Amino acid sequence: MLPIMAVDLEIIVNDTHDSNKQELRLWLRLLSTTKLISQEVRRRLRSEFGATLPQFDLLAQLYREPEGLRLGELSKRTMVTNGNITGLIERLEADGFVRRETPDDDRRVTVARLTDEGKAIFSRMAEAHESWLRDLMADVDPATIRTILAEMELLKNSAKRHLS
Amino acid sequence: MLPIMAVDLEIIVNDTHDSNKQELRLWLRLLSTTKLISQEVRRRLRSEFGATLPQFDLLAQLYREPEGLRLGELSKRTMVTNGNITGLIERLEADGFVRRETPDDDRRVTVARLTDEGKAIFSRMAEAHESWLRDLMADVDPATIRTILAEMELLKNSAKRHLS
DNA sequence: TATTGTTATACTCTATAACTATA
DNA sequence: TATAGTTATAGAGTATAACAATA
Repeated sequence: MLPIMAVDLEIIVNDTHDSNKQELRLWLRLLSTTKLISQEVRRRLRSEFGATLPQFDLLAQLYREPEGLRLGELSKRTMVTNGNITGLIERLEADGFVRRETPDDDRRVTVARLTDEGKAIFSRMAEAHESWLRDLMADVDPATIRTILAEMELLKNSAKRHLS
Repeated sequence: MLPIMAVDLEIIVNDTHDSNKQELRLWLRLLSTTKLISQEVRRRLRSEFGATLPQFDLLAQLYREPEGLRLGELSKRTMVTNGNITGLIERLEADGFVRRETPDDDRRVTVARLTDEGKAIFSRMAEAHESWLRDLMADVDPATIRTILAEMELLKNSAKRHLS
């Protein structure tokens, strides 16, 4: 059973009403919202496709690159370390969704690409995924969704800059 | 090394320019933003405090409940299953941050509460946490942060309702 | 019988570092 | 020497289900 009555972690910092801790509050709300949704999405990915979220993420990157991607590039895009990409790819390869190849011009490189089966599966996964999210966000009007979308980009870019 | 040049998963669904897949796009952006920030936060929690994010979350819940919380309640608030709460608490108890007690009026129940050491540690963790987030969100103006905060609540409530 | 936690299990993810092959 | 991946390792998180103690 999913414990969906979760109380917000953010309330701790909400106690001081004059707080200038908006950043922390936003982060905690972001975290709990994402956790709430991602538990549901992961549960459905697993039960309907036997897949995990990192696997979905990786497949999605490959789906839009018919020529495939080097593992190093995949690592950057999925924010998964090089060493762990190997394990992820191996599981997906064992399932028959991904194939690895080494180009002749540089034998150090490994390029991963989707198999036909991988493309077919991912296509179904993406479609299901989309309908789950439409459902979960049904009470938020489209204009607000677009607004948050734009604002999240600002936030993400700020975080990126302050990591570098 | 952290791969911070992550490209958005969302671009897949951005290909169809007339898309009505705003919900999925928002979800993917939410996910990648949260992942970006949480990798950094987890890294610092670990290096500076030897703690994980789920541990931080659990400690935070206890911090605001001087009388402690039943494990079942902790499970709901942290969105961690009962069985896994046991393991989390055991690690925190071994560190000396948490104590478990069984009330006499109902011997089935276990109440967890922070030790004095746990309170002291969490207080430092929360303060550091706050400054990390202030830093990461430095480029987003306070008004926008408050706006997103409010909008995230709408989103979270929508998700909650459509899970029940 | 229902509730509260615990135990057991299996798998995946995460982070770090050492290592191999190739350039 | 530098780069691209792989291997190894250790520790946690996650989900499920069976189980024990108590009500």
